[in-house]
Amino acid sequence: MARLPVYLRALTGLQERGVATVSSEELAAAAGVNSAKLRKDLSHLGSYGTRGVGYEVEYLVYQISRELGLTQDWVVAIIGVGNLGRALAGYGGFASRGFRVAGLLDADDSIVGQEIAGMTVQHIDRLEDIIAGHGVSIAVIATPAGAAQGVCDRVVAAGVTSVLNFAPVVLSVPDGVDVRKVDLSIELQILAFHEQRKAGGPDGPAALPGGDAPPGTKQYVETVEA
Amino acid sequence: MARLPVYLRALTGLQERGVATVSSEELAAAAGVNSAKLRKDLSHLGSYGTRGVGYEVEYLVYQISRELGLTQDWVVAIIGVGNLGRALAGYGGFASRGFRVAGLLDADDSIVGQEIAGMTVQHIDRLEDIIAGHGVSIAVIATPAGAAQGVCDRVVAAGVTSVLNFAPVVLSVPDGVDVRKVDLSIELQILAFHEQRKAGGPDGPAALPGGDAPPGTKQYVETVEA
DNA sequence: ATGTGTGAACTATTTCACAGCC
DNA sequence: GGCTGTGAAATAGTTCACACAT
Repeated sequence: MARLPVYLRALTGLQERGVATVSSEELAAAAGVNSAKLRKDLSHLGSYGTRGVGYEVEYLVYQISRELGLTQDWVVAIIGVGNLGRALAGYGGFASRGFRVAGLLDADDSIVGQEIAGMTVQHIDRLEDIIAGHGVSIAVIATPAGAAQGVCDRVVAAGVTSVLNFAPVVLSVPDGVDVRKVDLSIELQILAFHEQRKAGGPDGPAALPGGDAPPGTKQYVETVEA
Repeated sequence: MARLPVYLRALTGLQERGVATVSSEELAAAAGVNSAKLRKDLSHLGSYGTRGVGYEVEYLVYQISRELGLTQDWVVAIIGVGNLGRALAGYGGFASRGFRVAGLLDADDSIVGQEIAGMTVQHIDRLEDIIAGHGVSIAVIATPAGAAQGVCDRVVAAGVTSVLNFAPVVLSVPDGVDVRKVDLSIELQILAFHEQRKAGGPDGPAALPGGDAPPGTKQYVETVEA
């Protein structure tokens, strides 16, 4: 269930503040969901609460971590060491959740050899070696869009069955391989959509000179790509 | 609808390859959804297809862009110029979709004044000035977790009603303010969950030396094993 | 012929509301 | 008294299947 990581973070936050016990109501508020939904989600993992009392934070953290597979070590490789790859390499949330970065790879010779977040960037030619040698099970693709499918095919051929894709393309993979996509511009687009609605109609703030007029045959290509 | 940006990207991909017309079946395959769902989504925006033929790519691109509010200019500010903020500042997908970055802000004096992606990093003290002066309507928070809620409160007080949050915390905001959260570790956790399932049971590959034994105190060992 | 647009059937998810336990 | 766990009801979302336009 995709909400478990959210609950887990809310719980670790409570844990850090020394809270030993939470009710479904409190935890639901912290996680931003309805309390009945939270109880149903948690009851699906087992009966880990105490009626009249609530849930013991530490115990629940462990049970959710276990359900998510975070009590074991996952080896990841980051392919593409541009700005985003660098950010990911230094991202604390990976190590603290049991994700170990086994390699940073890039095709650019001016980047290969650089030291980033304590690791040396390797050439992409070593992709298959590194995947096999370190037992990588999750590949993080942070390459430009054009290179992503090729890299994806290679990591899948090398045995990786889970891919986290940051490149703005829809990757095609064989059955049995999971792909999750994080697209920064999609999130912004969804916000823009809601923002536009708030503005009270089709005309939002800061309208472009072109306005809403449906353009002639060719004109709107420029509007979109501007 | 949260799938429109995905369709839009699939369409622009087709457009670049010179495709003039698509059927719902083809576009659905490119976007990774069921064709009936795609037709229903598109029919919700209006009747933009031709029976027996399909959809005109260019026209549909324009209509979706319009629906999403991408035919107007959105002004964003990025707060927090660490690795992630830098990656966002240089992210091409923003500019190409009508998002204009009006400011990069950070609290760290060693970062303020640096030139990043053609912009000079400003001190966070200027937050309210920049929001008001440039008409910022979307704030992107890429600060450490501890600073995020404070920054969020400030941008909301300054009039921003849409926030894209990359910090690993659940932000609380007043009614009428939209928050979308991108959490890199959550996506990885979801992949790990599925990967664990694929491995055929509670024991996956590369189990930690400690195995499944819970950390800390003893009391729930029995419950887990029982 | 071909492929959209859409009512209808189906499935999944969310919420309600309360019995049962602490 | 208070809070979990969970059937039942309500709601949302998806897929089917086909009438109808081109």
